[in-house]
Amino acid sequence: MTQPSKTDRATLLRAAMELLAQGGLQAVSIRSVAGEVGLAPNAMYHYFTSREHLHTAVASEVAAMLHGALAKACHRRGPEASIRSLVQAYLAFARDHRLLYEALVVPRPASGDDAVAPELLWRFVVAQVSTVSGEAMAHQAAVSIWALLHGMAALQSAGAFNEEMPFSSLEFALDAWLTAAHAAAAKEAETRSKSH
Amino acid sequence: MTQPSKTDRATLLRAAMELLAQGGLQAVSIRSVAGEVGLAPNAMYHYFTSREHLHTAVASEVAAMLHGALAKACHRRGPEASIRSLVQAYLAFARDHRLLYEALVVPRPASGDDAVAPELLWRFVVAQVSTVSGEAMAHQAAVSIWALLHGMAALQSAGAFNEEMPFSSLEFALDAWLTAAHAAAAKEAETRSKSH
DNA sequence: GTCTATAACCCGATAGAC
DNA sequence: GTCTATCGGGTTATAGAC
Repeated sequence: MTQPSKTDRATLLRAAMELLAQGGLQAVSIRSVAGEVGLAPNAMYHYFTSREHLHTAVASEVAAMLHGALAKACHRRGPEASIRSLVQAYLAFARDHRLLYEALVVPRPASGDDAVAPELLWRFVVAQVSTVSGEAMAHQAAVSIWALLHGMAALQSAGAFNEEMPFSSLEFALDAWLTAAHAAAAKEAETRSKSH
Repeated sequence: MTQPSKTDRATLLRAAMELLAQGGLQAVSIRSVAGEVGLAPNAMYHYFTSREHLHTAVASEVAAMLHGALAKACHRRGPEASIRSLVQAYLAFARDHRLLYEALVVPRPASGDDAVAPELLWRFVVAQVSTVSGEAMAHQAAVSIWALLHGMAALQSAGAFNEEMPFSSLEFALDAWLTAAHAAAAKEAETRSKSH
């Protein structure tokens, strides 16, 4: 004899994403999401056990969005072109969806289904990086470029760049990274050929 | 016939820093700071015009602290040793004063006296970087290493590093940066010698 | 410059009825 | 699964007395 469902998790998540895009994670509250779909606040607890779980769920959504954007940017491109395109796509995402991006990078312990999207995103980045750096240093190189991108995104968001600065600084950093990645790949190839 | 001052701006700022260290920027409210020194909440408005100004003031304090830590790390060291030491000091500060560091990097428009400490900090970094990279690319190189450090600090704070990862990834990135910085300095020296 | 008091909001979470 | 009602907490900011 339960009442019919007025809504579902996907609908609530969509409403939460809308609020996130407009007002940041702070605007994503139990009450605001419920209000958005005309649901009583406490009925939210049927779909999310707490506000924190709600935030983790939206962050997972953002990870999937970013993953899609990066995958599209790398589609049918060679190793180095993929990296250059991925970098542009990453920073474009952080710029065009600033509040979504910030929600993604807030440290938050995830678990269950909400942990898979970030994990898939990370694996994708490592896979792309490894095509340039080789397998041996892929993890280090991926952490390195991820840190660089995150830092650049933060500076970009803080308005540290004027019209021309983003390109020249980013180029400096990216060239440095690519040089190191190529060197790692060359060293790995050399090591392998010796052992044969 | 005004009442005697129970407190002053410096005392309130110290109390605010204490609250920040314990509970993050979220814990630094008009009420909490006032309560800490036994002041009525609305008397706070005599020293800070709003909560946002209060936050900007504490962020400025943190910038001065970080500046001090970096300056100490670079003291009496050669160019490259200074950079290596600065990197370690930056990440140590972010790790050991996580909540203070987070308050520093939250994007926030500063103005007046509260803008000078961050500005001095930035100039110090650029000056240190320029001893390795030369003047011509100092800005690009400084933005680049700052982004890297900020990103690494975020990853460190998110617990992305296990026992050995921070060092190997950081070394990869730092070596890449140093190589590029040295190359920039060499190119600049070459250009200068040709013009003479 | 400080006080008390208060207006006018926000929030998470729970109890119990239907 | 949804509702109303409520508990208990937070916040910024203002008004007006002393």
